[in-house]
Amino acid sequence: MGSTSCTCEYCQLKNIFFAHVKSHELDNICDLKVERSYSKGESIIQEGDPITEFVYMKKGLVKLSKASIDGKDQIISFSKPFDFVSLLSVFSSDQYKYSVTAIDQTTVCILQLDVVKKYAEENALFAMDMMSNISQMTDKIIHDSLEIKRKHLKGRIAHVLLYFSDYIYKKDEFELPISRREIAEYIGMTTENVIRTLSEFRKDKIIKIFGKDILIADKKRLKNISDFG
Amino acid sequence: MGSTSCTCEYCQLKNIFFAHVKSHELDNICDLKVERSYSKGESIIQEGDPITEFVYMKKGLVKLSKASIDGKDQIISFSKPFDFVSLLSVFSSDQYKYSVTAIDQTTVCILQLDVVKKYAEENALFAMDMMSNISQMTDKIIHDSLEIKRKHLKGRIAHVLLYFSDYIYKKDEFELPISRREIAEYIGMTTENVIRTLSEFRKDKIIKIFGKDILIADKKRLKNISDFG
DNA sequence: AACCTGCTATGATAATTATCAGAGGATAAT
DNA sequence: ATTATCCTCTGATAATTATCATAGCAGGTT
Repeated sequence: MGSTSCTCEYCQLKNIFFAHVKSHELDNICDLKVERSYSKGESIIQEGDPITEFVYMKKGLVKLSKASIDGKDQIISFSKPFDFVSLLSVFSSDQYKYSVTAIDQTTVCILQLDVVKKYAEENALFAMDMMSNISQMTDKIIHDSLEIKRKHLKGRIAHVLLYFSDYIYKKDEFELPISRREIAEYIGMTTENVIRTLSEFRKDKIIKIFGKDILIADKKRLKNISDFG
Repeated sequence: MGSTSCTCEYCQLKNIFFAHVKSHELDNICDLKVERSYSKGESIIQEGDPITEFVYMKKGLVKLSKASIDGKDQIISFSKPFDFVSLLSVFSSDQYKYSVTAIDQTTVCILQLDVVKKYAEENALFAMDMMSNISQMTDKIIHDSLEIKRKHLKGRIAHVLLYFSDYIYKKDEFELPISRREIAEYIGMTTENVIRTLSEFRKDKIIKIFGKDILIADKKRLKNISDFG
């Protein structure tokens, strides 16, 4: 049973998300799934879109954002592989409350929402897995949001740099996937002040900057600024 | 079947949360549930507590808060009846990541977590109901957090006043359930500036203040400040 | 080439917000 | 009754952050 062309059984996500879906059900899911790729800057989900699909990330990096009443964008968070970018709205609304945009070459897998809901209704362990995923995702968003809120501009910039260094790239040298303006949209400050603070860090030899390439030279100090600055 | 002393079948929460739990199961749940009352200021859940119980609100008002690294408290959100104050951490961690404190006379119902998890595992529709609840709760937290982040101090104070007026009390005159310091902890400003801004609103005849009693005199203007201030 | 547009950058200045200091009132504790 | 603590309130000043203006540079377009 099941088509031999299904590659889901080799997908890394299988054991994380589909741990409690039976093998023959997985074949079924596999036949129904669609894989899509997006290059940097492309829109994956638009705020207000009806939620008819269930989207999860296989590869790449995206931002979740929301337009505010005055037309400006606010970035809610970033998602990397194994995150389920639909989850935030999918069980509370019939349309997306935020947009999802690729900020790096990104591959997602897509299932029809009614298929996923049917599985969840029939398979409580699968539903529990989803709950755990939602919960972890929102825990992170709320935690980061509180951290950013209590910090001054310098601490916020330090926080963002450490976020990409420690959480996303796990390297001290990386290419910033977002512009200074987007950093500003994430931490709630002006673009000019983001640029200025990065320049200060450079002058203080805490980081090195070559355009979008960042090298963290003094992580201890950056951590200190993030915690108490 | 089921004890006649069970009052759950008359509980308002029944249809919201237990819509998909069968009647005889409800009797079982009823026998296992414990009801507890807290007066204003009393701690219901302490950050770091192991999660062994599942708590939902029957009556009253609570705040969810978190201690930051520098010892100060940050308020995450407020919860009123029909909110499930455990939900935020319960499926992603084995200990609470935040504290819950009564800010008004509050009654909660408590079930052992393993009982709830067992029901969720056996009854996917019940699990789906919980997912929907988690989702709605976090949607609100994230939405409010973004709103607050993009506003200046005056807009933030206006936001809080409208929050209590429109969402919690549904009246233009109400008693603030929290201190100025707690407002500050919620919107990320200093206590002095919260007091100062409230005084300004009073001088501008937007609100009337008698200690903790607030009367919104010019809602239109307050709304305008909240949206664009 | 000439023209946009968006991103990065810096300085000067204005606006916002925090900090520090002091004071009165209410409430609880001894 | 007195002390202590917490909350509210105001003013003065310092620090932080936003706004405005300007400019160089890269990429895309006509």
